[in-house]
Amino acid sequence: MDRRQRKTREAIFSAFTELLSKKDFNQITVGEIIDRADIGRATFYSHFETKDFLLKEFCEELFCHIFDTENSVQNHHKHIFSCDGSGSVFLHLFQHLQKNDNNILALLSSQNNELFMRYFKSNLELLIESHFSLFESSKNKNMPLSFWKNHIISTFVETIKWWIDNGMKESPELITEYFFMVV
Amino acid sequence: MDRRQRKTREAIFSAFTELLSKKDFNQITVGEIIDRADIGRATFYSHFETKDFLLKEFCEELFCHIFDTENSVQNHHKHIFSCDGSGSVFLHLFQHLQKNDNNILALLSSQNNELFMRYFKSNLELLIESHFSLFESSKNKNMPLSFWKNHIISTFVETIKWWIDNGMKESPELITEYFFMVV
DNA sequence: TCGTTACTGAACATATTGTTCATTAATACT
DNA sequence: AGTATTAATGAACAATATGTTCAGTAACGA
Repeated sequence: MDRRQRKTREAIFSAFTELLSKKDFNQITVGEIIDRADIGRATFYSHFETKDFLLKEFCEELFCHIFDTENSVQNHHKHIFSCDGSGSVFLHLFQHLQKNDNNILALLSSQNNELFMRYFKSNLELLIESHFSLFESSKNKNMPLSFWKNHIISTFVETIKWWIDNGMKESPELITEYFFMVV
Repeated sequence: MDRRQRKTREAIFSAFTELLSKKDFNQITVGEIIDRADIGRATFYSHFETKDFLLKEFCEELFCHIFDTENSVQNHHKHIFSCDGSGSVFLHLFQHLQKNDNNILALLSSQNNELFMRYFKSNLELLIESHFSLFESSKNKNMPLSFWKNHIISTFVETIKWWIDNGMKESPELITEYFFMVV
C-alpha cells in the first residue's frame, strides 16, 4: 500500500475516532472529518464511498484487533483455560475494555451506534462459539440455542454498558462476577 | 385542541409511522414526511421544532398508550395477580406486542433507534418497579440493585428483539417461559 | 529518471434543513 | 350569523451537507 494512502487512511481514522469520542456518529459530518484530518474533500471520497463505509471499515479494523488478540492461541491458553478459577474470556474482555484502547468505550456507551453494536455482537458470537461448552449449559435444555446464545451476548453487552454508565468504578473481576451471577 | 391542529398532527404521526416501518429514522427526511402527510413545510415546523422532537413526542404518546393500559388498576388485578400461575406482566406485554398496534414492532426490531429504546426501557422500568417483588429476588443479594434492574429490562428487550428477528413464530406464552428461564 | 498513482482545491449540482411572511381558510366564541 | 382568532399554505430564502468532477501538482516505486 502506498505510503500516502496509508497516511491518509490513518489521518481519517484518527480524526474519526476523536470525533466519535465527542459526538454521536450521526452528528459527525464529512466536513468535520476532513478538516480534522487535514485532507481534501476529494481525497476522503477516494478512500470511502460514504461516511457509512468509513464506519464499516473502522469497525472491521477495530474488532479485528480486539477479538483477534483475544482469540489467539496464546491468550486462549493463558486466560480461558487458566487454572486460577476466576479467569475467563469475559474477564479478559472486561480488562481489555478498562484500558480503553481505541476509544472503544465511547462507541460502546449507550449513546451510540447500531451498526457498531451489530459488529460487536457478531464478533463476540464468533469468539464465544469457539468455547462451545458455554452453550451446553443446563439452562439450554429447554430453549432454542439461538435464544440462549443471544441471551449470553446481550447480557454481556448490557453489562459493559451498565459498567460504563456507572463510571467503571468496579474492577473487571467484580464485573465478571456480576455477569456470571445473572447468566 | 383545534380540529385542524389535531388533523395535521395525526397526518404527521401517520406518515411518520409508515415511513418508520420502511426505513431507519435517520434516513427519513422532513420532505418525505410532509409529502406523505400532504401538508406544507411551514406547517410541519409549526408543530415540531425538529425531526427529533417529532420522534420524542411520538414515543411519548406511544408508550403512554401501551404502558398506561398495562399498568391500569384493572389490568393490574387481571393479569399480574391472576391465579392461573402463568399470568404475568411480561406475558401480557408479549401478547400486546404480538398484535403490533402502532407498528411498534418495526421500531423495536434491531434496525432501529436508540432514543426510542431509551424511552421503551425507561417506561418498562417504571412499570416493573411497581412490582417491587421482582427486584427482591435471591439473585439480588450480592449485586447492585441497578445492575439487577438493568439486567431484567435488557433481557426483556432482547427477548422481544430475538422474537421479532425470528419471525415471531412462538406463542407469547412460550416466549414468557424462555424469558423466565434466563432471568 | 520516468511512468504511475495519490492528493489538492476549487467549483459544481443536488438535497436537506429550518425560517419567513403575506395570503387564505377554518374554527371558536358570543 | 358575524367576527376575531388561529392554523395552514406555498413560495422563497439562507445555510449547510453531500457527493462528483477535473486539471494541476507532488510523492511514490522501480
